[in-house]
Amino acid sequence: VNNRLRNKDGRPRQPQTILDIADDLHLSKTTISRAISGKGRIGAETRERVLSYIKDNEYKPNLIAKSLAVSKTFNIGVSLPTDAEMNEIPFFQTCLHSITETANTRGYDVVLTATTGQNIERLQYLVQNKKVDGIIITRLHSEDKAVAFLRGTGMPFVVIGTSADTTIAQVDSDHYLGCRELTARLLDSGCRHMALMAGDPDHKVNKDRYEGFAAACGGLATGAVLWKMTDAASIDRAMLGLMRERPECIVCMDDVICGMVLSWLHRKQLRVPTDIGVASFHDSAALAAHDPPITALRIDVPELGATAMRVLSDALDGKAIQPRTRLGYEIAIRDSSRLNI
Amino acid sequence: VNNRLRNKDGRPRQPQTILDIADDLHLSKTTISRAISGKGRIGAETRERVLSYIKDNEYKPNLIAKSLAVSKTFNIGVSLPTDAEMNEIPFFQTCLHSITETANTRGYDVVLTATTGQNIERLQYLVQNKKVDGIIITRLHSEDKAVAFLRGTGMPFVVIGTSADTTIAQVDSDHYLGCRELTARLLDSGCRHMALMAGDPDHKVNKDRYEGFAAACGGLATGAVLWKMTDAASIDRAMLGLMRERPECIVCMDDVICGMVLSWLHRKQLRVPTDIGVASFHDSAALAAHDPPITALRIDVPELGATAMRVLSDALDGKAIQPRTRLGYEIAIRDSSRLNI
DNA sequence: GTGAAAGCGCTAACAC
DNA sequence: GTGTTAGCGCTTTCAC
Repeated sequence: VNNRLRNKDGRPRQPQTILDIADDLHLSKTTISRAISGKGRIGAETRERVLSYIKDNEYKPNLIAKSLAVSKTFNIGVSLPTDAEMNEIPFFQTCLHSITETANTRGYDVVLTATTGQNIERLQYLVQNKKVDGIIITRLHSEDKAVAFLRGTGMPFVVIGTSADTTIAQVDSDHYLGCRELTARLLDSGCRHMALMAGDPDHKVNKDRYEGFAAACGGLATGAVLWKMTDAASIDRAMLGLMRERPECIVCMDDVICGMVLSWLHRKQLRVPTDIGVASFHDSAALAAHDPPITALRIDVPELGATAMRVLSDALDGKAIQPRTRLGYEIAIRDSSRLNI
Repeated sequence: VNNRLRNKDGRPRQPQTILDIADDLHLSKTTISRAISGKGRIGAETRERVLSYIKDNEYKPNLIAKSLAVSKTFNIGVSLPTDAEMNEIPFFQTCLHSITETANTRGYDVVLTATTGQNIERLQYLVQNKKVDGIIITRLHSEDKAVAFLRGTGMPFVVIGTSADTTIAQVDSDHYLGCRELTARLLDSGCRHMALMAGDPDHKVNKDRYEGFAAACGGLATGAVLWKMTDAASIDRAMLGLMRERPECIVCMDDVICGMVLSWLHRKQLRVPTDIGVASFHDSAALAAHDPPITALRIDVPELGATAMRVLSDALDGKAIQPRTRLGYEIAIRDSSRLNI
């Protein structure tokens, strides 16, 4: 019985380092390291001895030391927007959770970095001071500073979003196609005058959605597109003017905008879809549970996050990766856009 | 002009380590370290020279190396629930953001750990393998495994929630008082028969809310409290039976439940507050924007997160901390509970 | 005021 | 198959 493993009061003690184990087992640090990692030549029997010792004594390796030795942090940074309205969007939260889960199964932890507007200070800190092995960006701006920065660093990163530049690893649902198809189907179903309640044009995804909408509309009067409808006040202001043009259907760019539009219509005693049709380019539980249920474009958000993480992890493993992954979408035509019922 | 700072092609190069700087400036590593940290004796002039050199050459310290040397990771782990319904609750997202911001200003980064139910595997990993300096728990169970685990480790942690055990650092809004007061005010305003749509009784916060409600009600028939109303199906099932008892007001334990209850009432063509009053023990933007606006208990969620992080940071600095911090609440009586209008 | 050297806990040549 | 040794990049005694 070795005393290294007993405290002065006789209680068993956890070995703190591989050296403790080595001493106890009369082996060298190297052998312990090999037993743990499975790399390098080591006798099967020795290996078993070490492993069972580790199990019995609940040794846990110090990851910081390992990080320093192998120049790898086993952390990936996830950049999340923090603009006020973002907290109401379940998208980022859902995305974050699936990224985290996938990261964990691949041996990484997720370090958060909030990016307000285009302020990427903390992201730079994480990268420059080597706190992470890779980055996932969850929102893309038109001229994205984070992307421009990461480019210059050599740090692997993948964006959740669509960029024309296919040298940057990206995964996204095809917003352009999805929005074009949803819009086309609304047109087909007899919706002639459509209005688009759009978000911040500086966000790439909103531009993509707009392009899809515009493509389906053909020669649409641009007046029917209202940008920057990101808060209740803007929407209240815009809706009055908009209603004078008697649109048959209002398409909202995301579920938050849609919620606010529905609330406005409700206050004005306007009924959906009897008085006006409503659809959204992004679905959430609230929209489906609404009365009437809202027609919307569905995407598999958890899959989006998981895929981004898988691509990043593959890139970190030196595997060849597909630079652009397009995920599917699903169009859910629901009562809110059935004008003739 | 020293060649250490030029690549073969003559481009300037960033010094990678303090040794690079030391060599260039003909000083020792120690001196560079002291100039950066400000600790230890060092000449003011030398200090300036090093600092301006660092600025000019954009040297960034390797934090992993520092971590190993000082046995501090500058990371704090935040445990977030991942149960399906949680993604719809902005609470955790808002909380997380304010924790992250505060952490960053104090020199820490946030490492995420998802906790599904009471599965704390990854949390244990973070703690045992020394990837974090402290932990914040954002939800408390009645018999919380995370708390039980952390206790035994000596790792500093603070919970967002209320525990009777004041040896654990905790910050929370006073749910008991808030819910009692809101309930009392509803009773005062003439609401006689009340029903409580409650969440998972295993979550400490729900128990606290229940206690407050019950205290205000005095000898309330327990039949009017419906637990585990966490999904639309349960609510649909429960509401039919509940309505037969003709409650005058339905109090919901959180905004997700409230949303589902409102949706049910709407589908059944029941009007709020004409046919029935509604109130919620937790406020969110959606509830205030609802038509009619929903009476609710408001708490300052960002402040909650920020406080938790501040307490943890103080504890890590060895400062004496207040074991229990109670944040205020605000009662917003809105139209949804004005029965006589 | 400055520097040499040991050490944080691990990995990875390289020797035996 | 196992051990020796030299790092990873920083901090921190302890001399000078």
